[in-house]
Amino acid sequence: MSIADRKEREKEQRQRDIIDAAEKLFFSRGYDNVSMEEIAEEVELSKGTLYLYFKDKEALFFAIVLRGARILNAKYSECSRLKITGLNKIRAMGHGIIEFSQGYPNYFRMLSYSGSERFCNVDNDDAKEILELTNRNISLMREAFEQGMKDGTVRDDINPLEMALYLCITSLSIMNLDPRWKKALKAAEINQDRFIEDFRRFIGPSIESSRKANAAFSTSDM
Amino acid sequence: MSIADRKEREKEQRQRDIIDAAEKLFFSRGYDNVSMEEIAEEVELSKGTLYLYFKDKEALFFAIVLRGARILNAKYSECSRLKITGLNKIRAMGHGIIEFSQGYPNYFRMLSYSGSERFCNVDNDDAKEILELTNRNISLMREAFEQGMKDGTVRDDINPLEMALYLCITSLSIMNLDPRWKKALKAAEINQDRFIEDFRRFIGPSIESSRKANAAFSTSDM
DNA sequence: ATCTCTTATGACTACGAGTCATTAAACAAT
DNA sequence: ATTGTTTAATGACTCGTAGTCATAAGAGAT
Repeated sequence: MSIADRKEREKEQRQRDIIDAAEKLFFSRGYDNVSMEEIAEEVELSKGTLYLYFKDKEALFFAIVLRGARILNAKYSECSRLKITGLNKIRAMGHGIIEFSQGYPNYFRMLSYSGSERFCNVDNDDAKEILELTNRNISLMREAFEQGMKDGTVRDDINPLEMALYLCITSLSIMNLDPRWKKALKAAEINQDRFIEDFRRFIGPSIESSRKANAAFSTSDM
Repeated sequence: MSIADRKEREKEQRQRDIIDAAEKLFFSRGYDNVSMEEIAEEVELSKGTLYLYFKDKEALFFAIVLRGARILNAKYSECSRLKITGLNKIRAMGHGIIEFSQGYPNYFRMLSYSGSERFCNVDNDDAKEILELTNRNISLMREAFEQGMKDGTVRDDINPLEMALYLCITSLSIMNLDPRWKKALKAAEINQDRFIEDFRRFIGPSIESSRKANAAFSTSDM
């Protein structure tokens, strides 16, 4: 029994070693510019061996993305457990995404890339788990919106799930700018961290409760 | 002279024919699932000939994306010339993006894809023109924000260029959802057109002027 | 009729993903 | 220890595709 256990552990370690090697190379040179042969060299195995552990290159990629997705989900869960108002939970989650994108920029980039057209056909276990984690994040944010609606800190005229989606999607797109927008920012001499900070100030009024003060200037038909 | 002219015209026509063929195939099956050989067959030329007209597959891709970028820019320009308030220009531009994404979904998709990590290394004349058009769109929207600040229809506590970027980036990301978000929408039984419409209602308060009514509930430290 | 210059061709190279028959190594049984 | 069996690893192989290039075809000039 112990031998089978050890073999199991060794197998998992090999798998981790392969992911580590691939991660190192993908992070530094990008998924499309790294060959399986190079990953094999990095981890000191033959190319064929990689395929004993991963169905194909995409599966290896998604194993890495999954690591990132787990980190992000852990942050969201943390925020959701705080004993604060709904609005503040949402703020905390926003801060969480920023921390993630700055603390793990490569995971963040790959998480975004994994959602691009390039990978729209993939269907493996890790991709399913990533989807699952994504859905859980949305739910956590939806719950924060629902709480905020109850405690009066968040506007209550839009479906909380929709708001959660808006906030997730827009936040991610602001933090993972494509090269064209980055160039535009640079040309305008706007620092990227500053840009992200200002976004919180920009998006605030779309979230916060201000119906009463705002009633005279109804925005419902924008 | 006339002969050289005719040859020039023929050459341009060939180029268009090739772009047409590639477009047809890319639209229906995606850039990564179409080979140069197939494009050559579609346009009834040999593969080698394609390379007389386009440096590589990416250059051909960007020629298609450029078509889309020009259409979108035309829409923005149109909106910018309207004689209406700044806020309404911004609304018109928002509507313009929606029209573009619904009227030319394939150009829209490819325009988004061209900004992904997949193509971050490309550097050809068409890519430069696309960048140029993108910058012009941002400027048009910035001008609308500036006008709106002057005429009092738009909030004036954030840099207009930044606001233009926020609105462009977030709008595009909402309209070109990656598969994971699409699944989440479907699971929640939210229609995608509805989702886009509601976004306008969601984002409104972040744009519209409501400082006076809102002063008691300052949002500046979100 | 011949020459020249442009355009087109398809066989060819290079490269990378993924496969598979073979080998090596670990473990089990005697 | 010896032999057999199962599992893990290998690298040579196939296959598909991007991109090249020597060669051919053809249009226009002389």
